[in-house]
Amino acid sequence: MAERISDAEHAVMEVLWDHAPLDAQNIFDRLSGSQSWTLATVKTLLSRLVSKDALITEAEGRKFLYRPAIERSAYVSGESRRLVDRLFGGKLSPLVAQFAQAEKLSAEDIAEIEALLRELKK
Amino acid sequence: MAERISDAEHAVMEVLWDHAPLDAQNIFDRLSGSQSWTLATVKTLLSRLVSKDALITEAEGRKFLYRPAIERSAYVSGESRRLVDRLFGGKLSPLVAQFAQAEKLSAEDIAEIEALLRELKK
DNA sequence: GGCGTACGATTACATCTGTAGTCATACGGG
DNA sequence: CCCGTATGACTACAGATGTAATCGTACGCC
Repeated sequence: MAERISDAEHAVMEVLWDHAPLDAQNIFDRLSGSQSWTLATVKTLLSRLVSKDALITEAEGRKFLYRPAIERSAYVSGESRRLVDRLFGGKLSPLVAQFAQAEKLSAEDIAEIEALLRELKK
Repeated sequence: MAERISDAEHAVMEVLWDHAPLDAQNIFDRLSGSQSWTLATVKTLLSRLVSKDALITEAEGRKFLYRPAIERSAYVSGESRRLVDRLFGGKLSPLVAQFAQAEKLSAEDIAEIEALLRELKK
């Protein structure tokens, strides 16, 4: 339960969150734009994700279709919280401050976030 | 050049960002509140950090004083960017949205961020 | 019906990480 | 001057990770 997902495994998850279920070959194809893994590598990652209970399989003929067993939002939420806890004492505003200072938020970025917050206060 | 710092190593860095330079024993003492590592473990982490060029040493008698070789802000900035790139397409606002939705930002949080943004627009 | 082939399963292996024990040695106390 | 001891260096080792080759096998084509 909730084993940690590594970076490489995460790339596989993204493919499946984007479109599932898919078989291994298909996942491999969709990854080949961004990664230069062999099919064997992708299969290893798939197995590991299955044993971590991050993916579930269903048989389709003699192959498997893979499907996420956890929501992307849950993963994203966990990872975000980890970072914010580790680096910003659990508070979001210092992160925003950090970005503001180091990354030069664009006017649109600022507007978007303000709109979000306005929405929240209602 | 910018080797990646592991979680355990990061805990050591935090101590030194908080107060440097310190010798190994001192770092160990300061960590013993949060971690239950032995002195040996801390020393291993220190060595690894030195070989990753994340710490520099200066001899003090027959021991070393350790001091960060990279700024906390640089580290924090790199890690934040990594996360935002990996999970939010490089944009900050979806992260804020994620927190808003999953974490129930408090009124103060919202006010703080708004203040920040107001400041930025000037 | 035998054979190549497409699959998942198994095995491989170097590196990194977490966690620690042991070794060599220089220093300070007696 | 010798010895315990503190200290960094070196060694250890299991598990995770990145990356992949190989194995056993069931299927479909000839």
